[in-house]
Amino acid sequence: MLIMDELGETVDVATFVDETDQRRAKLDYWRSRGVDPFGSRFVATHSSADIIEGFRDLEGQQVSIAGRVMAFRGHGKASFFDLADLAGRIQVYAKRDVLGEEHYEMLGQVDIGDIVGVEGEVFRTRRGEISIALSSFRMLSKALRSLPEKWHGLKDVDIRYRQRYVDLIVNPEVRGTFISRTRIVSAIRTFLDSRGFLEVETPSMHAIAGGATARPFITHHNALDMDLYLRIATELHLKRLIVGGLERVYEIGRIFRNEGISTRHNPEFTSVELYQAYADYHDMMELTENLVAYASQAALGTTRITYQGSEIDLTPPWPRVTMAEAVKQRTGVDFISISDDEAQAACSEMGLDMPADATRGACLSEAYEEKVEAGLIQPTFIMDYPIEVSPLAKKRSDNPELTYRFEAVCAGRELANAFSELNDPIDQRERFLAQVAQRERGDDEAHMMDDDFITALEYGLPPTGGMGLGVDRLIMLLTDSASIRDVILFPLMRPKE
RNA sequence: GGGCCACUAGCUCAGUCGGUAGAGCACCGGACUUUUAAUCCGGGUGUCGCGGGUUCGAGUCCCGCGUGGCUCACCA
Repeated sequence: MLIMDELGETVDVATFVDETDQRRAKLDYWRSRGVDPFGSRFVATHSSADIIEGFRDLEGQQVSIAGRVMAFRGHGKASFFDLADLAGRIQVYAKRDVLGEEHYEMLGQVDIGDIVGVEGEVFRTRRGEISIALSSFRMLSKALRSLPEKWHGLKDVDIRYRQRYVDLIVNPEVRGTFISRTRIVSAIRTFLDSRGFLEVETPSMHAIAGGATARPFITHHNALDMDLYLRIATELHLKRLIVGGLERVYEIGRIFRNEGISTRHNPEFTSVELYQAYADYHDMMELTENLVAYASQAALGTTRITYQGSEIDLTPPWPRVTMAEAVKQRTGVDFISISDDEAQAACSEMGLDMPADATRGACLSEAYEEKVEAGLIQPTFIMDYPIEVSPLAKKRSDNPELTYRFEAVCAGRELANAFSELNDPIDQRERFLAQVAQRERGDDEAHMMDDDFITALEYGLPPTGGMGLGVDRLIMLLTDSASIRDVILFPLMRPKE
């Protein structure tokens, strides 16, 4: 192909060996024909799916549609190309007789990856494919880089995560996952809104990082000359709002934890936390199983799913079992009825090293996490967590070593964590003090003292049920994604170079 | 942070025992008016992740580094 360069010299595009240079040279081709290769507004009358689904009514009608050219099949005086838009793909058929010599030649200069707007008549080809018989087209944006291969797509996970835009162009299942993500988050909102919850926003920058056991990110505010923590949970602010009388609140928010990265951990992730005044953890179980089932129905149309080869039935109600029972069933050890020393011995027999001062509650929790959790494939509520690992949950009235706390477990992992909230400010202060003592012993993930939160409790927190759920992990479950990075559009990556 | 693995053309991948860098798609040129992974003919476009070393000679062997994946530890 011959083009004119900036100096008015005629240059053969073929002299540019690099494809990006060839495509850059084509900018001059389009400009020389009075076409802006980075065009402007285009009004589409239909999407690809509109045309395919509405073919019966649209056959023979004129339509216009915009999208990215994903394949081009030239046949001399006629050619076919595939146009992709958000809804899918549609084939376009072009004939030189119809377009005219000049425009047909220009069409031949369209590359795979270019964004064009087309106008034409809906018809079905001899082979049965619903197509558009092109009457005119406009270059809307010239692609200077070539797309990954049409058949194998983009596989290199490094590029897929760093250049998600390319991943989204060429891997339709990736688009599907993120569309599901949006539907799931939207379903969570609809479900909670319909139950009278108010969606609220609380600060992401905290003077005290509380509400969870985790190492926070630290940042600095210049004008106030103070360090701040990025939040590790939304819990303590949301409970302040229950004190304030909002009664039912939730927040879908970004959480930041300065910890390891893995297939299940991204430094920033999304949680939904909700609090319901006058409710308890039994209400939270009912709410959790129905919320998850609702989200599954919204995204997949079913509550029976497959996750990484396992058939999982999310249909409520889910089994409820206490942690002590679950551990006893699996290991034969009844941690409730033995001494701290016996519990440590039992752990060490299971191959778990516990510190010499470990209580039976701490041992129970460890035995559960190491020996039981990974084996729980079907959704299950594990109830009554030991008080040592539950500094914000209300004590059981019949056993002060346990709390009204549960975790929902599915596919061997925690999906949600909930409790009857501790609303006794005196007890809460003692629990914080115990955490602060742990902190001073070097546990930098132990909770910090939050005096204002205690003050809030002193004004009176109604009996409240609260629940937190890892939104990314729910999405992983519902989209059958093995890695959290597959459900986060732009997962954290170390900068290249 | 530890262990294992990967990195070759824009993309997907070959590359034997250490001996001139390969294919398909994409791209360029040509043929082709209902194809659809279109087909046919011609063209290989490269800092073999980076830096050292061994060797007459390194994509290949050795050392270091980088990025990523999986996994263990920590966690949600």
